[in-house]
Amino acid sequence: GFYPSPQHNKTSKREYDDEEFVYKPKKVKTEHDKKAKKRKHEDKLFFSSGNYTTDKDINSYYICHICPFSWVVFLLFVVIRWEEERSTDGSKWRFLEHKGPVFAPLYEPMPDKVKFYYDGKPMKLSAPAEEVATFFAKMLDHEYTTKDIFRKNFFKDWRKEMTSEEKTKITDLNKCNFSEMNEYFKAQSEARKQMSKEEKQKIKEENERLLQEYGFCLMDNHKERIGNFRIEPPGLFRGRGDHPKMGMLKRRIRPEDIIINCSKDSKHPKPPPGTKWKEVRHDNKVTWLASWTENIQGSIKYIMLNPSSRIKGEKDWQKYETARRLKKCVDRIRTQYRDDWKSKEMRIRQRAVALYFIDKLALRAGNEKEEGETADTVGCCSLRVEHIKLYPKMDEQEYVVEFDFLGKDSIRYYNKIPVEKRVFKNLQLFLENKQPEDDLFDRLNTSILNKHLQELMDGLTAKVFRTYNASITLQQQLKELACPDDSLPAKILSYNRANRAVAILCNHQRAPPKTFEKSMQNLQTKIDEKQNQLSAARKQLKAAKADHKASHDDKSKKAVELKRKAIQRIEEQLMKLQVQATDREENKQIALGTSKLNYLDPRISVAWCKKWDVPIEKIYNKTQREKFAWAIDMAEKDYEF
DNA sequence: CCGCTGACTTGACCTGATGTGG
DNA sequence: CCACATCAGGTCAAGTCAGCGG
Repeated sequence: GFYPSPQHNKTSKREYDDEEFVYKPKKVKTEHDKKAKKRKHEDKLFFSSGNYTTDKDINSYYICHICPFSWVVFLLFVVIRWEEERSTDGSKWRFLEHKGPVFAPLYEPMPDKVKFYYDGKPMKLSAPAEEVATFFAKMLDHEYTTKDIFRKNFFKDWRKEMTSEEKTKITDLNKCNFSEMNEYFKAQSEARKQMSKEEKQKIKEENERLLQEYGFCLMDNHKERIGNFRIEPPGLFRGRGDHPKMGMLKRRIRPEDIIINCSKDSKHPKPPPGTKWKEVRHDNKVTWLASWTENIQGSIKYIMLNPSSRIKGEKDWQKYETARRLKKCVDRIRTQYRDDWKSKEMRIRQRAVALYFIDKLALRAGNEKEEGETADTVGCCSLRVEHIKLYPKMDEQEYVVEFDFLGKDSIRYYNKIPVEKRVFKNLQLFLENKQPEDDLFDRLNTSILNKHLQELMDGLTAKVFRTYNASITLQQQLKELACPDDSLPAKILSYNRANRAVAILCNHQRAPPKTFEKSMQNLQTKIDEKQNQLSAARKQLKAAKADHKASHDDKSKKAVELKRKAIQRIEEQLMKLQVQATDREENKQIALGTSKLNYLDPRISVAWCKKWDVPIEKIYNKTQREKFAWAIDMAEKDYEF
């Protein structure tokens, strides 16, 4: 039959390899690579030699403009040499100097009057046990602490911190009473809010000092902002969704856990007195400044630069260039995967249908995950039979597929879409003889898919489709929604709507704000008031007109004009409110931030602002403008993604 | 291949700061 | 000026993807 039984998997996979080899001779690939490399290189030059500036860059920017010719030549020379170096050996920087991370504040024991009770009796805990207890006490109001797994994991890890006496005594979490501790912390945070202006100012200044000292590094002659210079404090692990490790103790990170990365010829960061770094290395093939291994999943955490930094900006820019290259060949790729739906090989059909979903629905790739280590979530390649339902007919539509699964961060993806008949028939085939918990695409994984994509276009991976489809959707929507005569608020509403279309495509959700209903009501009240105001003003105008008709004097004429203006103003205010209400209502469960920050080519937005005369501040706040400085500098009003 | 690890991007949520209207 | 709502920024979990060694 067409569908090979599982034991044939191996043979089939080997066939796949042989065939790929024939399909894509090495020689062709090298040619292709060379061209791509050249293009990449040219683009990079444009990026670096363009008016790309940040605050730190401002000197060279100005000098460049005062004496354009010599500086352009000089900078080009430096840039070319450096680009040459970077493109050949993959190094990310030449010089890197920083002060190392800031550690979490040490534990301050509870005041004696704040008691912990076990089985109704007060009990003084040893410092280590008490510290862990406070982590739990702080979360008492959170739903987490009612969950069985959370409590079980917490208790297990807590016991590890106890003295043997405590261990024998404390055997049941249900008999533990943390409420005094909890109240103490609440009072503390209340007190913090009640602090005087001066005290608050003092804290602010101290934070600023810390930022100035540790928040920046020197990378290749630029002072760059560090993204996260503070080490994560100890606490209880909060996974998302049904995480099997929720409640486990995230241990305190010490200097001995930290690997420092900086250049050899830099002033190395000093560990706190009496401590040592785990290691100091000089690896310029990576961008991080410090790293440590986290104890819950055993994964590595990093200290890296802020999005406004050259190294992040360049990477971001590169990402959008890859997506633009996809734009040029997406038709070809679509034709091919549609063709592949008819393939006589199962693995190719599965690959083609999966790619169709990724393209059409902007699904994530879906790597396999270790079972029991994380929440059970899926992406495209890891979809299981239980996640889709097929309806040959639904309402008016034919061949409807219903998706219902938990994606990244355990956010539910629910969608019903009509698909082409061929896709539908293929899906029926993939489902044959399978159990609900079996993989839908049993002959496919992200590695196979990405290898295939790599052959279709240099640098193409599954996530590029998300970037491409997000950006192209924004561009199209902006074109459709734009109306030159619109007022500024209306233009911004159009922009937000375009942004929203993307957020919906990418399934970027948020919990509706807690005060949503109320704030909506407030807004409605305001609108009603404005409307009353408006009708009152209209009546007044009518009266003024009548007055003018009767007297025909200058004074009454002026009064009419005044009333007209008043109405106009009120109308504007009303419109603004209505726009605001629409925007907010439509935005109830949708988060715009993620797509704005990660998926939309900022040059589209910048160009749109220039074209319609919208101040960039209306679209991007300060942080965002810093992150997208390169795009703000680069894009003109006719920019096409 | 194949699983594992490292590096880096993407993501929702939380909190303190700030703006706004009464 | 205060109460409240909103927002920016920070936090850190959870993805993607490449490369490596067996």
